[in-house]
Amino acid sequence: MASVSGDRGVPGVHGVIKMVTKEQTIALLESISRLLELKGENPFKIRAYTNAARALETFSGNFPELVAEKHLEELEGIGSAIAKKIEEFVTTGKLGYYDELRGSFPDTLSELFELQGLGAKKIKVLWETLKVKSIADLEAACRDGRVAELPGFGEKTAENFLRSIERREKHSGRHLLSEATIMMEQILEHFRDHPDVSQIGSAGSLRRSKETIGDLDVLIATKNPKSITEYFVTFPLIERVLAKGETKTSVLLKNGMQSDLRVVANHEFPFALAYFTGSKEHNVALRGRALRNGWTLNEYRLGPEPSAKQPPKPIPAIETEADLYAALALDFVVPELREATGEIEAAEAGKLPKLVELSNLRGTFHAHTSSSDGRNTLGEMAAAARDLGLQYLGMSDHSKSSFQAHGLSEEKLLQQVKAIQELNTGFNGEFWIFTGVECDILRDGKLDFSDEILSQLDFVVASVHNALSMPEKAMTDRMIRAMENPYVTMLGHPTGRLLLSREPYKVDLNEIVKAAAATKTIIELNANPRRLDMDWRLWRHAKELGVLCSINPDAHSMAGFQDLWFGVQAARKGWLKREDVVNCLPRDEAAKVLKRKRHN
DNA sequence: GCCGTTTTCGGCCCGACTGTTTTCAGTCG
Repeated sequence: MASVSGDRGVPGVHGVIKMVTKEQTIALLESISRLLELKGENPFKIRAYTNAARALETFSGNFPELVAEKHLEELEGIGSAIAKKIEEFVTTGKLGYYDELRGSFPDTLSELFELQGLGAKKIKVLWETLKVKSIADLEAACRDGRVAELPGFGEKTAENFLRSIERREKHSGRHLLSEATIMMEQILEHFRDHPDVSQIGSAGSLRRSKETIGDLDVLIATKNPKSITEYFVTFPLIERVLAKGETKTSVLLKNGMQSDLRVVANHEFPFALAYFTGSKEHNVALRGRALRNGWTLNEYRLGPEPSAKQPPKPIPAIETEADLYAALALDFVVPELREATGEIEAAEAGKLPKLVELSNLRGTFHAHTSSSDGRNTLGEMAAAARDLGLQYLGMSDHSKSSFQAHGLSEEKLLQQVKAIQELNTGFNGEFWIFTGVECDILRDGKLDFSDEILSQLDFVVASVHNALSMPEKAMTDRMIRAMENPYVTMLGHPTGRLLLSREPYKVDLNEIVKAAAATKTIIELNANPRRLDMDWRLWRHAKELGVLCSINPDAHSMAGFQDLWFGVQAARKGWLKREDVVNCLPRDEAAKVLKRKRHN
């Protein structure tokens, strides 16, 4: 980003004090870290700023309160110096230190960091010698030969810059978890039955089930690295090979994803798997624990730390990742939780949650039929849910205001209710369809159907589908007003984000979560891999306030139920247990929860 | 700039690969 004080507005202009958000503060810290890199500052100081940004990112509480009550320093990674800078930024909308740093370099220079193979040192040289201050400048300088002539650069370097520019234009660099999962399955399939593979696994953010993925990390244990590497580059979906060494190979795939293969020996596999799964911050914490025992941990081994002043503790045999955690006196931490948000402390204390699993789901809510914008009929959708082993399904077609989705009129909705009642009698108690609707929350927070209509349904998902660009306060009030309706069972996709394509609407989720707790409204975790909304980072806080989650497929076809897996993974990243998820309940108990607001 | 079961000073992960060098700097994860 070129500038931190972007379109959200900087306080002090026209006498209007606008709130500085957490996101803006994170952007500020990241921007400072870049500028310090360009200046050639102490690398640990640079890292301190990115660490502080990370600390804020993983903080799910009330940011303005945290700053106002001067509790910033309680976050690990934020000390007195950075806390003071954040306070200045939040209270005045400006940071003198940052403005001073910015003065030395043009704002557009930071876009060069987005190019692969280009870091602070080279960017600095390009700027100081060739006055390259943007990607467009760099492209020109590469094409007319000026880059190749610089000492320490050369023809190939210039060529690689051009390729990076081309790649950035074509692809955003990140990909949906669902797309990454499918591609990884094909890579693993490529190696199936390969005689030299003794262990294989995917690592990285894909293994941690992050909502978007950068690179696909593949790890293979073998006695014959050469044969594995040679075979990897024959994978048919490779566009070109980016790097090929003895233990590491990087390729660009035809769909724009990058995949990195690491080859290790069999006994190194658990260490490499843990190492390449990350997150980086989680690894740093593991290393710290190893050091305290006089050990050093890397991607190949847990060994004695050479410079340890005391003789190290004996090192137990390690054959699996679980052995490694055990050696560090930790309960096994599943990959989904390895985000350095307190999982190490919990693992040490034996307090890791028993996370919800796909097999815990007894039913599901929020599905569409061909009556609105779905592809399959009511009967087909019910059959698909039943085939997955679910015991109930909550139907919720769109309401009338969602013209674009052929929302149902009152009349059509009540017809559907009747059809469902008939189907239910035919199931003989072996399956059950709950009647419902995905009801639009209108601009003013009123609902698209009257209470008289809504009261005839088993449940109501209330969602925002239009007027997405309202100011934050208005949007927040709008959604809270909807939740105050006793017939609104759950709030659908609370931010409306479409990952990698549409920003979330501006809404104060802290207030939404508070209101959900107060009104006993369930919040949806929309399992569609483009949404995964509400975000996993907010669930721990929500659950502490007593908010229930519903993992909803938002299925628009029979295949849509498959998305539940992504929803469960997101719930697991949010530390949710079976009892936090309403659709893990048996049908009768779920039915009671659906009605609980109406009896108040 | 942060942090502390050895520390208020002195650590802070480090190995792999590329390209330009001719022993290494820069970048990445």
